[in-house]
Amino acid sequence: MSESTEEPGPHEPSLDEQIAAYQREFRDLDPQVEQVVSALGRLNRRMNVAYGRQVAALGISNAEWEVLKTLVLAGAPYRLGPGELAKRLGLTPAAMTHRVDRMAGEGLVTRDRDENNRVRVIVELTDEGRTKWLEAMRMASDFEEDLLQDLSGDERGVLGELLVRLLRRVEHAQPDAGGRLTDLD
Amino acid sequence: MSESTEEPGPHEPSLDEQIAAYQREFRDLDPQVEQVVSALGRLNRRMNVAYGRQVAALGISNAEWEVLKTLVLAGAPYRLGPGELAKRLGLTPAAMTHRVDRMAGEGLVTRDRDENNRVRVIVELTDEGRTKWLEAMRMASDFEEDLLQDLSGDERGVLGELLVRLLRRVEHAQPDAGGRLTDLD
DNA sequence: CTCGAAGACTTTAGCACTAAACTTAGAAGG
DNA sequence: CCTTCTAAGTTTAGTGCTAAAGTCTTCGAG
Repeated sequence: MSESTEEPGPHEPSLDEQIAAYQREFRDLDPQVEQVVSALGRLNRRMNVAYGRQVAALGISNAEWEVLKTLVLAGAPYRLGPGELAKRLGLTPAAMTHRVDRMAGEGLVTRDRDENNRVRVIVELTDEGRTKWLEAMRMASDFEEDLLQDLSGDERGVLGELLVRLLRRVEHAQPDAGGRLTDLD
Repeated sequence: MSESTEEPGPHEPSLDEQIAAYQREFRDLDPQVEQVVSALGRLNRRMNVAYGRQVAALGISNAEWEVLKTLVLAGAPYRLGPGELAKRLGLTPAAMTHRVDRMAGEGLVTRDRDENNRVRVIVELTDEGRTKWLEAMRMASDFEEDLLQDLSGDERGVLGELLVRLLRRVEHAQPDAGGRLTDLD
């Protein structure tokens, strides 16, 4: 199989190759915009893989870690209903029913009926769940520190500020005349 | 339901509230790092929702759009094997078998055995698939332009450059002595 | 007081994914 | 040749998700 006519085998394009390829196929593309957007996408995919590996070492899935984070964010006493959890994580309530089942079985949370309103259910973080969250948080924060290692303090500040401005644009998209960012939620 | 003892109902924390909450629960957190990382995460989630709605208007799913993009990136004649597609999209080959089935049924791609090596399968973009890609690309690029609207040209450049540096760190993570970024792939 | 309606979950059916076993074509060696 | 090995896809079993229907509590109107 050493023929010279053999295909060399395709290779995964680098970011620069990707932008160049899109420009060949689609003339109207602004390379500066594309660089920002493509880098964001790639970065996030890599980071999610990395987070997944880290929390797997603690015996929990990325999905479970998201629930732990959401409960901690709610603040003491670390309680939320399944519906609220589902809304914040972008899932259907049905999916959350099963996720909470699993996590309750693993002792990460408890699930109880609200005595004041028996239609509601309260999902509450256990001490074990809180400990898992803390361990995951330590690993994540070490990883994130590594990720930003090459950036100076000023650069980190600038990056954070620019990202926050993009986020504001996407989170408070108001109905401007011809705006296309009006229907994100 | 107008009792003053009634819970006001929890609300989704803003980015600043989120960082403040994490700092209360985890003293070692660097707020500058957390701002960058959390903004990245939120931004990407919002963007994926937005992309999903846009391509849905064209009658394709986000998953199918990813395949179209990957084939276009490969360049003319827009061919790749299912295994290669799976690798680039971070899926198992099994998942790609079914995805290609669907897309071939919809006329977006063709699937044929390679005559030179009958173990291989060639997935090739159809004209209809290429047209769908172009329509999706136009919508995406309008959206992305809107997203970056508030940033000046210089700011876009700075942002792109900083993101590329993060990406480099995560993509070419080499085995440094105590580095934790060594096992990403 | 009773009925109807709404809200908050749960259940069911179906789809997309992963992991692992299986199939088949080409490559390598005796 | 004929066997074995490897590579590329497909198939199977099981998991987690969505959409839609179902259940149960609470609220409001007659």
